[in-house]
Amino acid sequence: MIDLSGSAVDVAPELLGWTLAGDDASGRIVETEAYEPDDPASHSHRGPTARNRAMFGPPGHLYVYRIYGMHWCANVVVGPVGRGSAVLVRAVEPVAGTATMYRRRGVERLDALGSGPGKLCQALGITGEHNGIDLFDPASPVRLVAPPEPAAAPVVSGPRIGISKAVDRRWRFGLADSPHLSRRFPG
DNA sequence: TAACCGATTAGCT
DNA sequence: GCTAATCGGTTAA
Repeated sequence: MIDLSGSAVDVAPELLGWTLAGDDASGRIVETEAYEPDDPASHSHRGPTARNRAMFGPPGHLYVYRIYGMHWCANVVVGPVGRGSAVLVRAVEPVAGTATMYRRRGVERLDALGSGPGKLCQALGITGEHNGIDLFDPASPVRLVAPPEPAAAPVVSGPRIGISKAVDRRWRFGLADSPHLSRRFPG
């Protein structure tokens, strides 16, 4: 069982291979990013606000926020309650309910279903109404499921995407061989 | 109360 | 590679 009480930087690579499951579609996590409270790029950096309050809640819960006025992004809250650490799920590989994912996304390419934080939320039907839910409660509409075995695939890391602060921290992690990454890893 | 701007995506050059 | 779309939370005054 994964230890969600660790730091986001430690947990982010460990979440690779886990399944993010909605009620009618699910995907295997192939890319994540870590966000810490002492991190200028993190929403939790300036303390709790109306938007980020889920980040300061219990680990294993979902933090969903709207970005650029049109997309949703999903995070797994980690660390001790009140710390403000979270792992952004940046890409998933479709596992089940692909027909539903194609319909929600309105695209025809398999690798366009979950290859980005906004894309995977749309494909899995994750929205702001799911903010704060328990990802380990079987009754939740969005859940986190452990892989049968630890991922054997090689993990790569690199700078996080789309941020303007703390750009030097290599807190983006991904399964090197996955065709479902949001972008290629440099190097 | 107003202005700013982003953990993005899609479409076009 | 470049930029429009789009809007509420956050910040500054």
